[in-house]
Parts: sequence; structure tokens; C-alpha cells
Amino acid sequence: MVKRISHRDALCPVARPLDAIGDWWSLLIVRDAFDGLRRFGEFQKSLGLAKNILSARLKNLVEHDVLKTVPASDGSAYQEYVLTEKGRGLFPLLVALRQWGEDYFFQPSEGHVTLVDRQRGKPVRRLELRAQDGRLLEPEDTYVKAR
Amino acid sequence: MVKRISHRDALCPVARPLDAIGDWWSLLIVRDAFDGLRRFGEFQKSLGLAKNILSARLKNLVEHDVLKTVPASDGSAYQEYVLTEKGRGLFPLLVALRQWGEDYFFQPSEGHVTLVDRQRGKPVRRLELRAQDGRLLEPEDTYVKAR
DNA sequence: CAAAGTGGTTTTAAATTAAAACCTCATTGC
DNA sequence: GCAATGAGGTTTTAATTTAAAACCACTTTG
Repeated sequence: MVKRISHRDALCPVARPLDAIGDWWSLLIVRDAFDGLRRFGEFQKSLGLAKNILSARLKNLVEHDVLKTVPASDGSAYQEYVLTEKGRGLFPLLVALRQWGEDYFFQPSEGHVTLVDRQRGKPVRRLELRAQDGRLLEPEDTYVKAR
Repeated sequence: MVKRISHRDALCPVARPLDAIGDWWSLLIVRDAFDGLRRFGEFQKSLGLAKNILSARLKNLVEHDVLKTVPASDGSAYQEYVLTEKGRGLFPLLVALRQWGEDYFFQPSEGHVTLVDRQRGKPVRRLELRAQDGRLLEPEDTYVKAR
């Protein structure tokens, strides 16, 4: 589970989070959490992964403060997994992944689910990067700056 | 490399892309590609990963049309790896990952690199999800809709 | 209170990742 | 033009991770 990153990457904000969510299942678990799933069994049924793997992933997500465990909301003795504030911070990333998936992984003929605005029921806007003054930024319009 | 996704996930735009970029290294390779790295040796030096793993990852990214190989730009007989249009489509995702990393994986005392707007040299805006009419959307303000 | 369900852990096998050695073709130095 | 070095891998072997299945303790239900 522990992954070493090279010296060059130790200070890169892209590399560090990968310890928390860089594996195949974690983002799907987080997606399910955004969809309201909370119980171990719910995640397992939804994702169809082995229980030991789910257990390890949940543990890792909790250790990284993406999820936290809380007493079950229905009053039973079991616990539930809910997103922390840090976990909720993954929302834009998940939307970005979803939009990329919609753009490039579906034939026009295939249907797929869409993220919609609850109030109007209309698809959300596309994520886009802008400068402080509002200009739309393409990859070439940016660079990473040490400080 | 081939990963099975459960029936429920087969149609989910979040799940499908994970075959292409769901492993630990691929996103770092793509990040480096955005930073202008093109050669096998450049990626290997930057990331410090084994050559066979890099070879497999590059192959997978090329198969998924995230990267493509082109003749070397310096006229030598070697080839280079460059982002496709689909690969460039990962820019918002990478920015989202970066912003999440900046927010939650660094102590205030620690410095880290920042993504800046090339024209002004100022940090870029924060990614945010908006409805068609411009309202800012939190996770609760959205849901996924079949169609 | 017996039976079934929840939420795991342990055991064992398969697949993946990693390190290192090796190899081929390209380029450079002389 | 030939030897030596470098680029870009592949192959081999070992270590680690993932996966499947069995097992288990505690909880809830009938």
C-alpha cells in the first residue's frame, strides 16, 4: 500500500495525493460515497470487489482522512463510512474524470448516465480552467512555478 | 493490465477511464507529458521507475489513445511520445488533482510548486462546477441521471 | 434462542510490479 | 570505418499486491 515516490515528485502536488487515491478502486469508492453509499456491504455489492481488498481500501481512505467512520445512522450497532471535508474536496476531480469519460469512452450510440443540476435537471457545465481575470486557459497557457 | 469492472460500472463514465489511467504511474506520465517531456529516457529519469514498467505504461497509454508515438523532433531515428487530443483532455483532471493536493497534502510551512497563468504569472483560478445558468454547484446540488 | 446477516480477517493462489541483467540498433568519437 | 557508448527497450527472476474463498465474531431477526 505504501508507495515510494521519487525525490523529484515529493514536492509535487500531483504526486502526493496518489498515495491516497492512486489505485484502481479508491476513486470508485469515493464516487459511491458521493452517491450516498455508506455501508461496507453497500460498497461491496456496488463494486463487486473482494472483501479483503475493500477493507484495505477503506482503511487507507480513512487513514488519509478522505473517509471517516461514524455510528450507523439507523441506530444499529454497525458503523458507516462518510466523506470528510477533504474527501468532499475530490468532487471536482471526480467530475473531471466523469467528463473525460463521457467525452472519450462512449460511442455516440451508447447511452450513459449524466451528471445534472438537481434544481433544473439539466446537465452541468463543463469544467474549465480560467485565469484570475477570467481568461480560459489551455495547457499551453500555463506552467508550474516554484516559489 | 486488463481490469474487470462490474456490470454496474460498465456504463459509468467514471469507471471506464480507469483502464487507461487508473494506475499509480499513468497520471504522472501524463503530467510529465504536459510539462513537455517526450522521450522514454526523460520519463524514466523523471519518475525513477523501472524500464519495463514504464514500457508497459506507455504501451497502455498509446493503446488507449492518450499518447501517440511520433518521429523524434530532433531528426534522430528515435521516437517520442506526445499527448493526443484525448490525452490533452486530461488537463482539467490533472488540475483538479493538483489543486486537491495543494489543499490537503502540504503544511502551510511547506512550499510547493503552483500552476500559474503564463501571461500574468499569477496562480490560476480554482476549478469549480457550475450549472448551465452559472450557479455554483456543490455535490449535493447534483445527481446522476440515466437517459 | 436459533438462524441468518453484517463486517470483517486469514489463508492460499494468481497476477502484477519491481530490479537487474541482457540485448539490439543508433549515434558518437577517433 | 570501427569501437565504444547511449537510447530504448525485452527477458528473467524475485518480491509484493491482488484476488478468491474459507472462516469467524458479533448483531439483528424470526
